[in-house]
Amino acid sequence: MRDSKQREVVLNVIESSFDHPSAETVLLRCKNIMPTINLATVYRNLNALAEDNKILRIHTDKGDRFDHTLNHHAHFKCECCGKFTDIYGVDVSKIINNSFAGVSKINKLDFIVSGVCDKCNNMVNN
Amino acid sequence: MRDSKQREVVLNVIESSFDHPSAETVLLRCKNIMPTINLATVYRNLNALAEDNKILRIHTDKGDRFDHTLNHHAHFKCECCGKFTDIYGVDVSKIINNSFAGVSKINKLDFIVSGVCDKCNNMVNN
DNA sequence: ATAATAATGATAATCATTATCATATAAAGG
DNA sequence: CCTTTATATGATAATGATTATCATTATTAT
Repeated sequence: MRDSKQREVVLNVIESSFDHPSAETVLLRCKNIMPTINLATVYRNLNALAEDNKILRIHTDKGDRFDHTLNHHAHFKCECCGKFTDIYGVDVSKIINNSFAGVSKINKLDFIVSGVCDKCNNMVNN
Repeated sequence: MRDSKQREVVLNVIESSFDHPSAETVLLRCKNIMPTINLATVYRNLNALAEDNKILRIHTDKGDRFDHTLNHHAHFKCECCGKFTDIYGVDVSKIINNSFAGVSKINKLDFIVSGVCDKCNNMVNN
Protein backbone atom coordinates (compact mmCIF):
# COMPACT_ATOMS: atom_id res chain seq x y z
CA MET A 1 0.00 0.00 0.00
CA ARG A 2 1.34 3.33 -1.14
CA ASP A 3 1.10 6.47 1.00
CA SER A 4 -1.40 9.13 0.02
CA LYS A 5 -2.35 12.56 1.32
CA GLN A 6 -6.00 11.53 1.13
CA ARG A 7 -5.59 8.46 3.33
CA GLU A 8 -3.72 10.57 5.86
CA VAL A 9 -6.61 13.05 5.93
CA VAL A 10 -9.21 10.30 6.37
CA LEU A 11 -7.21 8.76 9.23
CA ASN A 12 -6.82 12.16 10.91
CA VAL A 13 -10.54 12.82 10.66
CA ILE A 14 -11.43 9.47 12.23
CA GLU A 15 -8.85 9.84 14.98
CA SER A 16 -10.20 13.25 15.93
CA SER A 17 -13.87 12.24 15.74
CA PHE A 18 -15.63 11.00 18.84
CA ASP A 19 -19.13 10.63 17.44
CA HIS A 20 -18.88 7.52 15.21
CA PRO A 21 -19.26 9.34 11.86
CA SER A 22 -20.69 7.81 8.70
CA ALA A 23 -18.74 7.80 5.44
CA GLU A 24 -20.70 10.85 4.29
CA THR A 25 -19.85 12.71 7.50
CA VAL A 26 -16.22 11.71 7.15
CA LEU A 27 -16.28 13.16 3.64
CA LEU A 28 -17.58 16.51 4.92
CA ARG A 29 -14.88 16.68 7.58
CA CYS A 30 -12.19 15.69 5.10
CA LYS A 31 -13.34 18.48 2.76
CA ASN A 32 -12.60 21.02 5.47
CA ILE A 33 -8.98 19.95 5.26
CA MET A 34 -8.80 18.95 1.58
CA PRO A 35 -11.72 20.38 -0.43
CA THR A 36 -11.00 18.32 -3.55
CA ILE A 37 -11.27 14.92 -1.83
CA ASN A 38 -13.82 12.58 -3.36
CA LEU A 39 -16.47 10.34 -1.81
CA ALA A 40 -15.12 7.24 -3.55
CA THR A 41 -11.67 7.97 -2.15
CA VAL A 42 -13.11 8.29 1.34
CA TYR A 43 -14.86 4.93 0.99
CA ARG A 44 -11.73 3.30 -0.41
CA ASN A 45 -9.59 4.61 2.42
CA LEU A 46 -12.10 3.81 5.14
CA ASN A 47 -12.09 0.26 3.80
CA ALA A 48 -8.30 0.13 3.63
CA LEU A 49 -7.83 1.56 7.11
CA ALA A 50 -10.43 -0.76 8.65
CA GLU A 51 -8.87 -3.74 6.87
CA ASP A 52 -5.52 -2.63 8.24
CA ASN A 53 -6.93 -2.26 11.77
CA LYS A 54 -6.10 1.42 11.90
CA ILE A 55 -9.76 2.28 12.49
CA LEU A 56 -12.84 0.32 13.58
CA ARG A 57 -15.92 -0.22 11.44
CA ILE A 58 -19.28 -0.38 13.18
CA HIS A 59 -22.08 -1.91 11.21
CA THR A 60 -25.52 -0.36 11.76
CA ASP A 61 -28.90 -0.80 10.15
CA LYS A 62 -28.51 2.41 8.18
CA GLY A 63 -24.96 2.37 6.89
CA ASP A 64 -21.59 1.87 8.51
CA ARG A 65 -20.03 4.12 11.13
CA PHE A 66 -16.36 4.49 11.96
CA ASP A 67 -14.54 4.73 15.24
CA HIS A 68 -11.06 5.73 16.33
CA THR A 69 -11.23 3.32 19.25
CA LEU A 70 -9.53 0.14 18.11
CA ASN A 71 -10.57 -2.38 20.73
CA HIS A 72 -13.96 -3.94 20.17
CA HIS A 73 -16.64 -2.49 22.39
CA ALA A 74 -20.43 -2.46 22.52
CA HIS A 75 -22.47 0.42 21.15
CA PHE A 76 -25.85 1.84 21.96
CA LYS A 77 -28.08 3.30 19.29
CA CYS A 78 -31.08 5.39 20.27
CA GLU A 79 -34.01 4.52 17.99
CA CYS A 80 -35.51 7.89 18.77
CA CYS A 81 -32.76 10.45 18.11
CA GLY A 82 -30.32 8.16 16.29
CA LYS A 83 -27.46 9.00 18.63
CA PHE A 84 -24.66 6.50 18.75
CA THR A 85 -22.69 6.03 21.95
CA ASP A 86 -20.17 3.67 23.48
CA ILE A 87 -21.24 1.19 26.13
CA TYR A 88 -18.88 0.24 28.88
CA GLY A 89 -21.08 -2.17 30.86
CA VAL A 90 -20.16 -5.24 28.80
CA ASP A 91 -16.73 -6.80 28.76
CA VAL A 92 -16.44 -7.51 25.07
CA SER A 93 -12.76 -8.44 25.28
CA LYS A 94 -13.77 -11.23 27.63
CA ILE A 95 -16.27 -12.47 25.08
CA ILE A 96 -13.85 -12.28 22.17
CA ASN A 97 -11.28 -14.32 24.05
CA ASN A 98 -13.75 -17.14 24.52
CA SER A 99 -14.07 -19.74 21.84
CA PHE A 100 -17.38 -20.96 20.55
CA ALA A 101 -18.33 -24.38 19.24
CA GLY A 102 -17.68 -24.58 15.50
CA VAL A 103 -15.62 -21.38 15.46
CA SER A 104 -11.90 -21.47 14.72
CA LYS A 105 -11.05 -17.79 14.58
CA ILE A 106 -12.80 -14.62 15.74
CA ASN A 107 -11.96 -11.50 13.77
CA LYS A 108 -14.72 -9.08 14.59
CA LEU A 109 -17.58 -8.36 16.94
CA ASP A 110 -20.65 -6.37 16.06
CA PHE A 111 -22.49 -5.67 19.25
CA ILE A 112 -25.16 -3.01 19.03
CA VAL A 113 -27.82 -2.44 21.66
CA SER A 114 -30.86 -0.52 20.39
CA GLY A 115 -33.46 1.25 22.44
CA VAL A 116 -34.31 4.64 23.89
CA CYS A 117 -31.78 6.93 25.54
CA ASP A 118 -32.47 8.76 28.81
CA LYS A 119 -32.80 12.10 27.02
CA CYS A 120 -35.50 10.89 24.60
CA ASN A 121 -37.24 8.98 27.40
CA ASN A 122 -37.44 12.12 29.51
CA MET A 123 -38.86 14.11 26.61
CA VAL A 124 -41.70 11.62 26.20
CA ASN A 125 -42.49 11.48 29.90
CA ASN A 126 -42.51 15.26 30.42
CA MET B 1 -53.41 -5.00 10.91
CA ARG B 2 -55.61 -7.11 8.69
CA ASP B 3 -55.05 -10.84 8.11
CA SER B 4 -53.59 -11.95 4.82
CA LYS B 5 -52.72 -15.27 3.18
CA GLN B 6 -49.34 -13.83 2.19
CA ARG B 7 -48.35 -12.88 5.74
CA GLU B 8 -49.34 -16.34 6.90
CA VAL B 9 -47.09 -17.89 4.25
CA VAL B 10 -44.14 -15.65 5.18
CA LEU B 11 -44.56 -16.50 8.87
CA ASN B 12 -44.76 -20.21 8.06
CA VAL B 13 -41.59 -20.03 5.99
CA ILE B 14 -39.65 -18.29 8.76
CA GLU B 15 -40.94 -20.65 11.43
CA SER B 16 -39.86 -23.67 9.41
CA SER B 17 -36.46 -22.23 8.43
CA PHE B 18 -33.44 -22.94 10.58
CA ASP B 19 -30.77 -21.27 8.45
CA HIS B 20 -31.45 -17.54 8.95
CA PRO B 21 -32.71 -16.84 5.42
CA SER B 22 -32.45 -13.49 3.64
CA ALA B 23 -35.54 -11.75 2.23
CA GLU B 24 -34.67 -13.12 -1.21
CA THR B 25 -34.44 -16.66 0.14
CA VAL B 26 -37.71 -16.19 2.00
CA LEU B 27 -39.28 -15.14 -1.31
CA LEU B 28 -38.09 -18.34 -3.01
CA ARG B 29 -39.50 -20.50 -0.23
CA CYS B 30 -42.78 -18.60 -0.21
CA LYS B 31 -43.09 -19.14 -3.97
CA ASN B 32 -43.05 -22.89 -3.41
CA ILE B 33 -46.27 -22.44 -1.43
CA MET B 34 -47.74 -19.42 -3.22
CA PRO B 35 -46.12 -18.89 -6.65
CA THR B 36 -47.71 -15.46 -7.19
CA ILE B 37 -46.27 -13.87 -4.06
CA ASN B 38 -44.22 -10.75 -4.66
CA LEU B 39 -40.86 -9.58 -3.30
CA ALA B 40 -42.32 -6.30 -2.02
CA THR B 41 -44.98 -8.24 -0.14
CA VAL B 42 -42.32 -10.44 1.45
CA TYR B 43 -40.38 -7.37 2.58
CA ARG B 44 -43.52 -5.70 3.90
CA ASN B 45 -44.52 -8.77 5.88
CA LEU B 46 -41.04 -9.47 7.19
CA ASN B 47 -41.03 -5.88 8.48
CA ALA B 48 -44.51 -6.22 9.97
CA LEU B 49 -43.75 -9.55 11.64
CA ALA B 50 -40.44 -8.34 13.04
CA GLU B 51 -42.10 -5.16 14.32
CA ASP B 52 -44.75 -7.33 15.91
CA ASN B 53 -42.13 -9.60 17.52
CA LYS B 54 -43.39 -12.65 15.66
CA ILE B 55 -39.98 -13.14 14.05
CA LEU B 56 -36.47 -11.85 14.75
CA ARG B 57 -34.47 -9.66 12.38
CA ILE B 58 -30.71 -10.13 12.30
CA HIS B 59 -28.74 -7.31 10.80
CA THR B 60 -25.66 -8.36 8.81
CA ASP B 61 -23.19 -6.52 6.63
CA LYS B 62 -24.81 -7.84 3.48
CA GLY B 63 -28.53 -7.54 4.04
CA ASP B 64 -30.84 -8.64 6.83
CA ARG B 65 -31.53 -12.22 7.85
CA PHE B 66 -34.58 -13.57 9.65
CA ASP B 67 -34.92 -16.03 12.46
CA HIS B 68 -37.79 -18.00 13.97
CA THR B 69 -36.10 -17.92 17.39
CA LEU B 70 -37.62 -15.01 19.27
CA ASN B 71 -35.25 -14.54 22.17
CA HIS B 72 -32.18 -12.51 21.40
CA HIS B 73 -29.07 -14.60 20.90
CA ALA B 74 -25.62 -14.14 19.44
CA HIS B 75 -24.75 -15.22 15.90
CA PHE B 76 -21.59 -16.31 14.20
CA LYS B 77 -20.87 -15.44 10.62
CA CYS B 78 -18.09 -17.21 8.74
CA GLU B 79 -16.23 -14.67 6.56
CA CYS B 80 -15.08 -17.53 4.38
CA CYS B 81 -18.22 -19.50 3.48
CA GLY B 82 -20.81 -16.96 4.66
CA LYS B 83 -22.56 -19.49 6.87
CA PHE B 84 -24.66 -18.05 9.63
CA THR B 85 -25.08 -19.99 12.87
CA ASP B 86 -26.38 -19.50 16.38
CA ILE B 87 -23.97 -19.08 19.27
CA TYR B 88 -24.86 -20.40 22.66
CA GLY B 89 -21.72 -19.45 24.61
CA VAL B 90 -22.92 -15.95 25.50
CA ASP B 91 -25.81 -15.25 27.83
CA VAL B 92 -27.44 -12.45 25.89
CA SER B 93 -30.54 -12.40 28.07
CA LYS B 94 -28.29 -11.58 31.01
CA ILE B 95 -26.84 -8.68 29.06
CA ILE B 96 -30.23 -7.39 27.95
CA ASN B 97 -31.50 -7.34 31.52
CA ASN B 98 -28.66 -5.13 32.61
CA SER B 99 -29.06 -1.41 32.28
CA PHE B 100 -26.39 0.82 30.82
CA ALA B 101 -25.55 4.40 31.69
CA GLY B 102 -27.62 6.80 29.56
CA VAL B 103 -29.97 4.06 28.38
CA SER B 104 -33.63 4.03 29.46
CA LYS B 105 -34.99 1.17 27.40
CA ILE B 106 -33.44 -1.74 25.50
CA ASN B 107 -35.46 -3.04 22.56
CA LYS B 108 -32.99 -4.98 20.50
CA LEU B 109 -29.57 -6.59 20.48
CA ASP B 110 -27.44 -7.10 17.41
CA PHE B 111 -24.61 -9.36 18.38
CA ILE B 112 -22.67 -10.87 15.52
CA VAL B 113 -19.30 -12.55 15.86
CA SER B 114 -17.36 -12.75 12.59
CA GLY B 115 -14.46 -15.03 11.82
CA VAL B 116 -13.61 -18.38 10.33
CA CYS B 117 -15.57 -21.54 11.04
CA ASP B 118 -13.91 -24.89 11.80
CA LYS B 119 -14.83 -26.28 8.40
CA CYS B 120 -13.19 -23.45 6.43
CA ASN B 121 -10.21 -23.45 8.78
CA ASN B 122 -9.64 -27.15 8.16
CA MET B 123 -9.83 -26.65 4.39
CA VAL B 124 -7.06 -24.04 4.53
CA ASN B 125 -4.83 -26.13 6.78
CA ASN B 126 -5.17 -29.31 4.74
C1' DA C 1 -74.09 -7.52 0.42
C1' DT C 2 -71.78 -3.34 0.59
C1' DA C 3 -68.72 0.18 1.86
C1' DA C 4 -64.43 1.45 3.74
C1' DT C 5 -59.80 0.58 4.09
C1' DA C 6 -55.75 -2.10 4.34
C1' DA C 7 -52.80 -5.45 1.58
C1' DT C 8 -51.07 -6.84 -2.76
C1' DG C 9 -48.38 -6.99 -7.18
C1' DA C 10 -45.69 -4.59 -10.37
C1' DT C 11 -42.38 -1.52 -10.79
C1' DA C 12 -39.90 2.86 -10.03
C1' DA C 13 -37.08 5.15 -6.74
C1' DT C 14 -33.75 5.50 -3.05
C1' DC C 15 -29.57 5.03 -0.51
C1' DA C 16 -25.24 3.26 0.72
C1' DT C 17 -21.57 1.31 -1.36
C1' DT C 18 -18.64 -0.58 -5.18
C1' DA C 19 -16.86 -0.78 -9.92
C1' DT C 20 -14.89 1.41 -13.90
C1' DC C 21 -11.56 4.03 -16.19
C1' DA C 22 -8.80 7.86 -17.61
C1' DT C 23 -5.56 10.80 -15.24
C1' DA C 24 -2.45 11.99 -11.44
C1' DT C 25 0.89 10.63 -8.10
C1' DA C 26 4.18 7.88 -5.30
C1' DA C 27 8.33 5.34 -4.92
C1' DA C 28 12.02 2.55 -6.99
C1' DG C 29 15.92 2.34 -10.18
C1' DG C 30 18.95 4.26 -13.34
C1' DC D 1 17.01 14.31 -10.75
C1' DC D 2 14.45 12.01 -14.33
C1' DT D 3 12.03 8.12 -16.08
C1' DT D 4 9.30 4.10 -15.33
C1' DT D 5 5.76 1.40 -13.39
C1' DA D 6 2.14 0.57 -10.56
C1' DT D 7 -1.09 2.28 -7.34
C1' DA D 8 -4.37 6.04 -5.87
C1' DT D 9 -7.48 9.41 -7.22
C1' DG D 10 -11.64 11.84 -9.06
C1' DA D 11 -15.68 11.57 -11.63
C1' DT D 12 -19.31 8.98 -12.49
C1' DA D 13 -21.89 4.74 -13.69
C1' DA D 14 -23.46 0.55 -11.70
C1' DT D 15 -25.02 -2.46 -8.10
C1' DG D 16 -27.83 -4.50 -4.55
C1' DA D 17 -30.86 -4.33 -0.83
C1' DT D 18 -34.77 -2.10 0.57
C1' DT D 19 -38.66 1.25 0.30
C1' DA D 20 -42.16 4.09 -2.08
C1' DT D 21 -45.86 4.56 -5.32
C1' DC D 22 -50.16 3.44 -7.17
C1' DA D 23 -53.78 1.03 -9.34
C1' DT D 24 -56.14 -3.22 -8.21
C1' DT D 25 -57.64 -6.82 -4.97
C1' DA D 26 -59.09 -8.68 -0.61
C1' DT D 27 -60.60 -8.29 4.19
C1' DT D 28 -63.73 -7.06 7.71
C1' DA D 29 -67.18 -4.12 10.11
C1' DT D 30 -71.76 -2.68 9.39
